[in-house]
Amino acid sequence: MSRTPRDILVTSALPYANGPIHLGHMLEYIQTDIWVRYQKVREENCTYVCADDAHGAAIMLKAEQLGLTPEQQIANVQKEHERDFAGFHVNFDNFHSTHSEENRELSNLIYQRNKEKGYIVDREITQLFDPEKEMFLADRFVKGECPKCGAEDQYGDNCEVCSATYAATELKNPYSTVSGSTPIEKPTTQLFFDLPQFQGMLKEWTRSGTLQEGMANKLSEWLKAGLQQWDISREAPYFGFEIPDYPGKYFYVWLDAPIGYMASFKNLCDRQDGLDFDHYWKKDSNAELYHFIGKDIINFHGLFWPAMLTGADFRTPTGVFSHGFVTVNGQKMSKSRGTYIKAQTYLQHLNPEYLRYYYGVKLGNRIDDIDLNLEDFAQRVNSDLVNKLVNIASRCAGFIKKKFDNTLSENIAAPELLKEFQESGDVIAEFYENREFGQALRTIMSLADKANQYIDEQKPWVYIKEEDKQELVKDTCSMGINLFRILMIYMKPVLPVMATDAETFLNVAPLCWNDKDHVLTNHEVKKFKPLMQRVEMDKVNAMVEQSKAEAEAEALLNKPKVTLDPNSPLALEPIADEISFDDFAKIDLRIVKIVKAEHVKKANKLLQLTLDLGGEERNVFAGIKSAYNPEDLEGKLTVMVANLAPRKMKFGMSEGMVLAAGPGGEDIYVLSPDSGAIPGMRVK
RNA sequence: GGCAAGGUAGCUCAGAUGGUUAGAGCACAUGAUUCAUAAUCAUGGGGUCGGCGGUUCAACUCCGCCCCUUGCUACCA
Repeated sequence: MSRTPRDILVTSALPYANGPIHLGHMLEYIQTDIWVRYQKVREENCTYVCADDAHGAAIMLKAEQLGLTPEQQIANVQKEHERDFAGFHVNFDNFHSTHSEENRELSNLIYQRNKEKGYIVDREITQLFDPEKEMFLADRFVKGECPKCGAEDQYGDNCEVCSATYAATELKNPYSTVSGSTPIEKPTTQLFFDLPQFQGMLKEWTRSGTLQEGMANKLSEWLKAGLQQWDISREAPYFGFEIPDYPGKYFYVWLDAPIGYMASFKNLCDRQDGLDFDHYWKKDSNAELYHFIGKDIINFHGLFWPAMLTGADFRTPTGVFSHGFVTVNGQKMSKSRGTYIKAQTYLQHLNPEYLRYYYGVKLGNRIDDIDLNLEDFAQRVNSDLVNKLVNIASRCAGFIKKKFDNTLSENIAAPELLKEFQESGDVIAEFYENREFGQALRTIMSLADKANQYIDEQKPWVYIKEEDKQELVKDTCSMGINLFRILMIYMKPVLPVMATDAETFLNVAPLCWNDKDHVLTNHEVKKFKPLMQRVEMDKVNAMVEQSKAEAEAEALLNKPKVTLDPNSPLALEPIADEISFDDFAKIDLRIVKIVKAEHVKKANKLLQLTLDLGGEERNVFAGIKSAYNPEDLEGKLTVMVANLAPRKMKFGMSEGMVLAAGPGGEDIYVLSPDSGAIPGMRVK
């Protein structure tokens, strides 16, 4: 059967060269790698490229913090990233960097072409500027009080407390997170990519059927709201590419990041015969181009990127596939819980193919988040891979070796079953192609169940004891091993190492998809060795513990940056253990009016207060005698804990407590609400 | 706040363009079996399909409202 293989170029999003790869990142690389390996085992002409995303203010600042040049920093990180990906058997055809000559040239080219067509405009805007550090500050590097609700320590783009969105210049009492100084507003000329000109093109492209429905929906939010011009320049100092005709200005990292896909591919083309850059990227290319991304960067890949490409006369992607985020045990990855697990930490404890299988079995083609439930992970992997799949070979191999000289029968004992295994290849292939890995793997496992059932029915362990049934046993076990072989072909995209080991056992050349239609008859196999060990929960727990320890060490390292005065209140009394909102909500704080305050006979520290809750009065003793005269308190508003259990004291019953701060003595400060509050109001 | 996605068995998830007793895997229970890395096979228990209301002969599926989780909200990448 002769057919022309498809030319496919695949990318994963570029990891940021700022920190280590963790299991959340790995979802995407494993997903992409499975798909790419599937294409390759199908004998398509598939190329997988990636790169480190090496630019941006964050990397510049990180390098500075570590006492390195940005170039050293990104070189170090790239080494780590490549090591981690290799550890998980992610098989890039090329892994490059956005800080490369190829990327500089392509970024300039795309910029120039867009500029020539009038898609680049410049405009003066006002931005916050750090006078100490002498740099413009991205929203992320400015904090202050929310202009809407007044919450402190909010980033310059939105408030995490009231979720208001605003411009960084609207923050009250802003400060630079880089130097701590107060930013000033400064006008600057910025370059913008005129995205609104692509409104029509994008509207059509996003609904052209190549995007997931969820993605198209998300993108339509922006399209409906109307596209805005996109700021693509940054002022020095910035680690990136200087814009050719605007000295001192740099391309925003998100301009050159996706171009990094092209640059990495270009870099590969320059070294590899038969790979033609233009064939893949020219305007009407019939090669396929796919980007795998996370749902957080849908706008960059679904709006800016196709528009930029179109403006520069390149082709647009055939498909952009977004996945969700990883949660661990149902919750966001957490450093303190030890579920923020670095790739490297995982690899020190567990086999990467466990995770490849588990992610695979959880992955569909939608944008849903994926939960890595560690208990389920261990059970699922053990049950499916070891107990079911490997077991088929394991239970047959012994007979073949001991009794039949490691040679498979020339007969096909169960042609119907064999046919079912072979014909299932089409539906499994379709699942893989559509990135329904979970369905593909479930289909494969149900075949594994059938293989085990078949062996059970044939009872080789019974017939091996009967002189005249020896051939039957040989046929049964040979059949079992052939069924196992087909399943391993189907598993190969997910479990490349186990597949290789299985090929060694089977004594065959590397398998590809169509080998499913052949059967090993009269064929000598090698000695069977266990192909996979069970996941041990002890190791999983050790991995979590190590992650916890790493996070604590890291937190300790970061601590000295905030040098606390040893006599400061925070140093004397560190912040207490975290509580949940529910815990907090149990405390009923109320505004009260102090209607009466008087000394208590024989009490050294106490004042007796009569508090009006707006209809109800309470008698409360407060240890504030050393700091307040009773007459000064009368008429004041303060805050009390209204649902505190009453306590019998020497001088009477205290029905709550008022709130005050300070070490004691004369330094006691009773809280008072802003004007406008009235007794009885709940404080929350 | 706005928008989006999700809330189905102990766990992880399918499914449902409205229609007989709602599915799978794992976990659990019982039985069989002992070739296999204490693996396998058979059988079974278990869900008022987030809540309330509506449309309908009929809703887990459609509509409305509400609750919860997660994400995005365009200069962090």
